[in-house]
Amino acid sequence: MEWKFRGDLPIYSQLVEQIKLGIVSGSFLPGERLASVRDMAAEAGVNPNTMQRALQELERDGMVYSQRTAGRFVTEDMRVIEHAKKQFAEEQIRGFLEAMGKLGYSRSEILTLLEEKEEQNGDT
Amino acid sequence: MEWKFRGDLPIYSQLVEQIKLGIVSGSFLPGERLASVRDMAAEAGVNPNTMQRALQELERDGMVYSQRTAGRFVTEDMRVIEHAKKQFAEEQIRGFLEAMGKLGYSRSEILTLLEEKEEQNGDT
Amino acid sequence: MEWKFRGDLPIYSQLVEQIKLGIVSGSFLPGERLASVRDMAAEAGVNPNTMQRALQELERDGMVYSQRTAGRFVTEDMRVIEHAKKQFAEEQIRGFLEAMGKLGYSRSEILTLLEEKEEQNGDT
Amino acid sequence: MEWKFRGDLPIYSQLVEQIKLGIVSGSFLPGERLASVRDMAAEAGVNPNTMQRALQELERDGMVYSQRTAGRFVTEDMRVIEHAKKQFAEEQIRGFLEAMGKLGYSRSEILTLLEEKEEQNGDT
DNA sequence: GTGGTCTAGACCACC
DNA sequence: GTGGTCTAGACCACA
Repeated sequence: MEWKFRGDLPIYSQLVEQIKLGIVSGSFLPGERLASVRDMAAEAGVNPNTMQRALQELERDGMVYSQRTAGRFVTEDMRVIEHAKKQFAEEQIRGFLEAMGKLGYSRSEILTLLEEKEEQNGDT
Repeated sequence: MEWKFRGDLPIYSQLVEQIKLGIVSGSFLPGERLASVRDMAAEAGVNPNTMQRALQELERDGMVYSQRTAGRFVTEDMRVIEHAKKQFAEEQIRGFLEAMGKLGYSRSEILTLLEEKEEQNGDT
Repeated sequence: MEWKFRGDLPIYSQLVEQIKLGIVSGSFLPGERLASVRDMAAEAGVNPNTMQRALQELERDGMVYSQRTAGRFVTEDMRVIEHAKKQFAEEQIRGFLEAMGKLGYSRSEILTLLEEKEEQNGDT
Repeated sequence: MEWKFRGDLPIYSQLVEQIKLGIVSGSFLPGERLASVRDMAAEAGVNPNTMQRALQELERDGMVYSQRTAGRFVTEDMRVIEHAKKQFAEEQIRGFLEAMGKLGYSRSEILTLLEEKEEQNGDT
């Protein structure tokens, strides 16, 4: 995993975003055990407290859960994961449409451009 | 104009991007006179040399041209502007499709999501 | 290498010209490693930044390429070198014909003079 | 007339060269009266003494002559002018062949290139 | 050590 | 005043 931080947002919330993205995109599998806070903090190059706070946030959202002694695990509840995925998608779409709007493209032009791209690359 | 810089790219090339975006999105109109190098540098909070370098790159690309003593002007050649606009759009589309792909959405699902968004907001 | 500068052209572009000439005339061989920016700057008696700028221009033209930590190398692409060589030759010919024209020599007279010179020195 | 000086040669001899070139190329006609030393010096932006020395040199070469009160005149002796012209031509040819030689062109290749140029532009 | 970037401050020609 | 160039000196990532 690549850890990169921008300067305009608190580190801990960027950690939340990136780990959440890792979960919805399958880098972390449902039920998978996460490394220790200390190790994750070291890997990301942040203070353990910061990582701790990020993981608590994720726990609050139900993305991960901790078992007293065994460690921390990715949720197995696919509804939670799907919901987060939709949130990410919404955000992507919103940002994309806004940027294209700034460039002066209408919604229908955008769809046309995407369908052209479609034909070039085929479907998944 | 909002000047913000990320840490992962040279400032001068971020300046190039942002000014170019300003031109293609109509914040700077074709033929419009830009502020002086020194003023733009001060506004962006960078060294005049750095702004100068960015503007020279833009000049190489034909996005702006300079007149010895009168100042610097946005190109009037709409083909250049249109070309840059298309490049920006391409990049947006590429990034968007890549991100959505990572989230596990197929091309047809993406189109469906966009069309739903469409119905909510109407067309331009 | 002899570094000499005229006052009617920016030093960095004279550096570009001279290094390019060195490459096309074989003083720098294809693939050869150049001295470091700092060393070349010291040898030419210019500021490292000025030499840096010249080398960057040469890089844009594909005459040299840089490897992050290993240094800068002359291109191995003979087509690029040949092209630059032809440009130099064109420029020489243009300037020569123009000067001779100013002196009042017709094209055929010029050829005659060159052929006379030929007979004196033989061919290469 | 454009007066430009390089830093590697005494001004007065550059003046000699440029005026001589003006004569052989017809900018100054045979028998034409030259402006006063003072005026020529002012126009060229040099010290009158420097211009004076240049004109004396030209007088020595027979390119100009002075009449006590009437001023200084370009020679009417076409042999002198022709001789200077040939000297200029020789110098041009020498420099041209040397430069092309450095680029790796043989004498016959040079002639070929010139004849190609010929066909493009026609003869004088 | 290498290339690359950035800042600070100066000077120039042009009008 | 404008753009353009040059110098000096600093810092960074990379390996």
